[in-house]
Amino acid sequence: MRPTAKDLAEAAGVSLATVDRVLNERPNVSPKAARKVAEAIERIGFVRNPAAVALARNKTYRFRFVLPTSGDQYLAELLARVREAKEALRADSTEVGAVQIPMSDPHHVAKYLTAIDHDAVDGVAVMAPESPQVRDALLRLVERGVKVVQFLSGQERLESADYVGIDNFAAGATAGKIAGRFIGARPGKIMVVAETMMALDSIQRRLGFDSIINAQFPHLESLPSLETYADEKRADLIIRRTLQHNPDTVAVYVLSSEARVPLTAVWNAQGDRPLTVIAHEHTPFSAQALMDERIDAVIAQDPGHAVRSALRIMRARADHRELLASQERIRIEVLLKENLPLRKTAGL
Amino acid sequence: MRPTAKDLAEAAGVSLATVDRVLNERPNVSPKAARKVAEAIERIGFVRNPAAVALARNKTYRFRFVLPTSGDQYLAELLARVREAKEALRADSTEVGAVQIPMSDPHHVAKYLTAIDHDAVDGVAVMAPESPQVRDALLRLVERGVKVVQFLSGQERLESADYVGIDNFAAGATAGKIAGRFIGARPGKIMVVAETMMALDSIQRRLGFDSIINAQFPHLESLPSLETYADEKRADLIIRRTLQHNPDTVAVYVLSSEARVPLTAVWNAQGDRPLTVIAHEHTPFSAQALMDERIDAVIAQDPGHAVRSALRIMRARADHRELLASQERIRIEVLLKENLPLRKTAGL
DNA sequence: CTTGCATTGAGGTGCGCACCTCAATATGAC
DNA sequence: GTCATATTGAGGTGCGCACCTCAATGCAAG
Repeated sequence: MRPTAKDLAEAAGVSLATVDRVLNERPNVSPKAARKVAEAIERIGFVRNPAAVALARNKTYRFRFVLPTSGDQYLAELLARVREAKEALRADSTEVGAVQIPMSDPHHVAKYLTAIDHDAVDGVAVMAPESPQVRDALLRLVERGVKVVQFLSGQERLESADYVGIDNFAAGATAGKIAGRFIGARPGKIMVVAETMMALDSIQRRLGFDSIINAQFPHLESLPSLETYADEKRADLIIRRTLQHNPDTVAVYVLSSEARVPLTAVWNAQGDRPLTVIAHEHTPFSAQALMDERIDAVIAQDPGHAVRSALRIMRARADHRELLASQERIRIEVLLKENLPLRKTAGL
Repeated sequence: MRPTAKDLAEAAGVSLATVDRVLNERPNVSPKAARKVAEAIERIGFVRNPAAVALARNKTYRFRFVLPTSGDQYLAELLARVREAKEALRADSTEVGAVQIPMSDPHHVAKYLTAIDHDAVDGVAVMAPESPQVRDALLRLVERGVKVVQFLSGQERLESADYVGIDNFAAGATAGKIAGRFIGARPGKIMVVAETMMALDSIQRRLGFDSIINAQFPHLESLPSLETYADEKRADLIIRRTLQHNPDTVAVYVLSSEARVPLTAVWNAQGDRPLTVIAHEHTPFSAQALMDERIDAVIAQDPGHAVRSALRIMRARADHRELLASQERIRIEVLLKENLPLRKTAGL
């Protein structure tokens, strides 16, 4: 039989009360007693029964995702995955919520984060652009005991928070490698489009992309980044103009997670010139375009995995538990028409 | 507060005992009572507290991985991930074991599976080649109430068991697409190497690979499969001969999960001819070769994910629970030098 | 009507732990 | 030595459920 706390007390030569004090880090424990218990834990291989702990604590965990209001299909996908997790975790006394707030004004974001009550929320996963205000607000949240996850966002990594998401430099490099090798020997220019280059992740992807193109594909030249500001008209205009000015364009790389607007503009202005197209994120749009062979490859990070990982991390932190690092690493996926995961509605 | 079984009994207008009978599918419940409880569950949103269930049942789950004895680095990686999961699940009253048995004789495998005691093991994840004997043994296991997972193996899928692993046709197709596009316009031949073509997964990968090469890259020709039988000398010989006979070879595709032997042979015989190289599975060997740019791309399925998924599935089946299908789908990963996950030894 | 069986309810026990109180003892400062 | 404080032990309660027993009721066949 698996040893219980009672067995542990016996093995350590102390009372159950002292074992409880040690296990739950309560005050008034002598170093000697603590040592005796720690030694006995090792010796008899005691492991707390998480089910019993959960039942006895009878605590409800409350985690919240803070996401942007704007956004197109990828954000919708993310919200769907949050809802899915919310449903799945209902049984585990875990309340999962999501709020969307405008990210344009850092002060507003910071204000929202600051208003979060430490004993109304156990953990927050924040997807917000880098800014000193947000950064400070996150640090203060951590100090108040709220577990913070920097979620899929190009923020400078905080020491005291966890990060869930990919390495955007590597993602850009991967896009660069795929682009370079798919284009082949044909020399020419690569059009790079982003919603905005104000975001740290866009910058990192661009740097990664250029590092590969410059080092390994000298016959290719990546053009200055075009910024659409998520505006269809503007996208149409600048993309059309860029294609006109650069008739030797051989590829398009869309940095942002929403590729619908820029790529629609590209296809409108493309004429019959063959283009290798690389985009980010698996959305209904990008999936369909892969199937239609209008996008050649998609660099993606699985939003479902990201959501679950953020929740696992917040839960583990709340319980002062360790977690399996390898499970929490978000992979940089390369999606082609051939390995596109089909979304099934039916069960397993 | 979250409703408990007591609340449910009240809402349904029955006793706790009847609620218990319904929830645990015990006999002697009238259809009327069952209906009343089911209705009340919906109405008050009752969800069983899994922690309380686990504690009250106080059951230990025993799951076993049945793996081949032979195998090189990928198998070692798989075993390491099983050990990791074993350690992680120790807290959850779940005993994870792994056994390695020779897979060459189907009768022996079947005999081993048949000998598995239904009340010594709750679930088995089997990685074994397709054979009628094994197939029958698995079916009998299912009938005896043991949950069965067909694990990373090219078996015909059983209706009554779960499958964990990738679609090997799609994996081959992905390899074909990457190969074709990486090679570019240069016409030539592709050498295809496998440990054996007796395995269903090798056949499926080959079919997927050829389907893409034939349809989309008519200037390329994939050569008949070479079988190494995991024999270094034999591999060296047949690969050297094939390269001599086909000086216009432009690429190598290694179908099997162990690429070390065939690729070492290729590199010995390659001379200075440039080859695009595609292999399967992320191993220390393939990772190093990617870094050294001696392999261009690796098609992989994450063994850690596969192990965890198999365990989640067996656990859910044992509890008659539903599970999140999207989490259990194993992705066909495309690994390049640029998006290679670095294995960190430190925690998160 | 009686017999037999199916159904239901009441109640108890235990799973392993967290959390609490109160009394008893140890340890230190003075 | 005395006092204050730190440490320890004993014991109880409850978390939500599974599983068990036993008595009570219902219902149908004969």
